[in-house]
Amino acid sequence: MGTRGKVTKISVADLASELDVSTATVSRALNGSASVRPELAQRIREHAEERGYVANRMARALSANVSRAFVGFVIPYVDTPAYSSVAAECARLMSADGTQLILTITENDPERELQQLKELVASRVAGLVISPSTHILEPTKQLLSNLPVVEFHRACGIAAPGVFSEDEQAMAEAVLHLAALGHTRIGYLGTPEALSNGSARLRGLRRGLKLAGLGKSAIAVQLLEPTTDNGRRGVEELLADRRPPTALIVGGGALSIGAARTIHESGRRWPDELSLVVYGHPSWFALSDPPLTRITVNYRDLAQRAAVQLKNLLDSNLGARATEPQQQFVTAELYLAGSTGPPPAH
Amino acid sequence: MGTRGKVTKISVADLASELDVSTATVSRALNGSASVRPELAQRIREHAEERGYVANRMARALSANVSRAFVGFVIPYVDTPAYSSVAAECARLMSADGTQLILTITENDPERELQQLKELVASRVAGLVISPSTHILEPTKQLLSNLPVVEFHRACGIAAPGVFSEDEQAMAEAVLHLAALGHTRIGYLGTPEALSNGSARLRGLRRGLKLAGLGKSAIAVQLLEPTTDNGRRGVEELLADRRPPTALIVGGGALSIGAARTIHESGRRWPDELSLVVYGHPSWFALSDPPLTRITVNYRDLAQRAAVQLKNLLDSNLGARATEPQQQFVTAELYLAGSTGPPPAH
DNA sequence: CCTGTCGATGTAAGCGATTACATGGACACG
DNA sequence: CGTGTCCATGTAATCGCTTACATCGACAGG
Repeated sequence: MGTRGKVTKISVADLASELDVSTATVSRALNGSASVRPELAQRIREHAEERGYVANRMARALSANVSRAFVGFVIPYVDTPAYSSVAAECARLMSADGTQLILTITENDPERELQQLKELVASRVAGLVISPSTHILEPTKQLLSNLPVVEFHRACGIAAPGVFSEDEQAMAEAVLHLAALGHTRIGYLGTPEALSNGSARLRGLRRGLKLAGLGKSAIAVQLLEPTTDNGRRGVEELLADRRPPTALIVGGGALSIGAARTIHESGRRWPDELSLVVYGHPSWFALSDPPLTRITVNYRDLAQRAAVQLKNLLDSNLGARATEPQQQFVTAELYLAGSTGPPPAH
Repeated sequence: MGTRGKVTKISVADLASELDVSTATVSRALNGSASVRPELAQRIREHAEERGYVANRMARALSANVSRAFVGFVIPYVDTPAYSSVAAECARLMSADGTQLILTITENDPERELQQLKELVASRVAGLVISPSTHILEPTKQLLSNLPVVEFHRACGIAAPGVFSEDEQAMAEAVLHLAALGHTRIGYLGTPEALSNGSARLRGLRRGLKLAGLGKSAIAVQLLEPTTDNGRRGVEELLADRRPPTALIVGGGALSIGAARTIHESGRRWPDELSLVVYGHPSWFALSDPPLTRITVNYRDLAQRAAVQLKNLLDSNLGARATEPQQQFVTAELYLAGSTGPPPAH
């Protein structure tokens, strides 16, 4: 159907024979590189254009035996604001160099992660940006240590540069903020330590407690996979306590959504009956009323840093050694909005 | 730094010489295809594994001269719930076949779209899923007509299968719903006709008006690029009218966010002072209170259909001709929630 | 006029896989 | 024992491109 014709792609050899020159000359003309009589070069380029010639990247990469044709982008999810905005920014920045982004989704499954990594290596990606899944398998580590890698969002113990959000501080601040308002029983619903930067958040939490002079018993913790349903479940568990917390901190992807809706549907109003701090991308909370006090990260910044680091790494691998690879931290910030206040009087 | 060693990737030739067999035998053993003494095959595979051999996809593709190594995924944005969920689903489904997704972002710029399409062709993608940008350039059409293509979200006039959301009906329903509640002045803030399926929405709007027995003057229209800021601006324009609308329909990506926040901040409450219908992915509106009456599409379904169509297309191009390629429509549905009601009395 | 230099072009060897065809040994059958 | 069959394996061409090296003609200096 339609006008789809079987197109045999044309090659340098075709162009060469059509113009009665050698393949070398065609290649040179097309790459503008070496010495070709300008007029001939022009003619070749025009002819190529006219015949709709598109160089085969595979062949090119194969021949060059090193190329920046592709980089891999390995993340647990993409349909979550944080990851998708990072993906968008990276794709944008890399494409400026003519590098294409191969997107793979691990869903935090180490086996899939390994499988996909293998395929990326098979595709001879120039490097990759990865937000490692829960548990890194040994062969995965092996593969990673042989590639220019930029970690992001979560480290996995290989010596590689990375870009992380520094949640610890903001988390501690959140606890202090709540404590200052008078809360002494706080609930935390977050992702497991192994996931994302769950452990940084927990550290922040503990530090906040200590600084606020509260004991460990002041906090109830639920750690669950970041899904909306778990958000619901987690909040229900936390609030089902004999002496339920008067403030909640909820972090991680879709957890906040489920949590906020559940609280709302249960008829509790924030900040009067329950204080709430959420963690995540602002776009998810844009419509809540009153706006939620939240901890949030500049994901665009994060993505840009990741892309830049990868570029540096690629350059340095090619001998230029641009700037020293490093671990960078983008700070998370606590925005006070309307969802936190003093605990209910009674 | 670290233990990154310069790894010269090993090839079939290396394996072959290490094992004192020919490259052909190695290749055959690894592909499990033809006749190799089982015990030899086993030995070869083990050795390959042990040496960490990973076949070079480029070389393979070059040699086979046709491959499913890559498909392109060309969309205007990915950091928007609709597109990101479709991207996620497609990546998931294609990776089951060992096909990798090359993600490119056009930002609705025809030039960039063309550029990226060229690069995808250069990468010899097996096919692509595309949500075309505003205006399709002629060379773009050329390129597309020589590839297995599945359009999605928006058609661009090439004879290709596609998956679309059928907004017209839901849009008409929304108008009828508002009219039935007694509204006679309705505002519509949406994307330009050329964008996304903006024109289908406008058709639905007009049809709704006709069916409701309302004249064209019953509606005020603002068409803007889908950004949060434009959402704010558009609503302000619409409400600045001498006789402002009593109900708004807002559609398209980030428009709804900006619109909803602006309305809310202006102190107007829905549904009492203003009725509101939004169009878009539910996750954006999960926290609004009361929940918004909305038109929404099952994006997961959309994505799955797109992926399946592409697979069929690839199969049929290889001679199997599975099922007839076709245009599919996923219906958008109107969910009544709390943000629509009768117009204010006065 | 001879020769060295240089710039433009051609020739051919890879890159790493697949695969058509060639080869060679085992076995069976007459 | 000779020969045809078949299975396992090797040899080498091929995919499309880049690039080191060879070639060749023009031109300058002696």
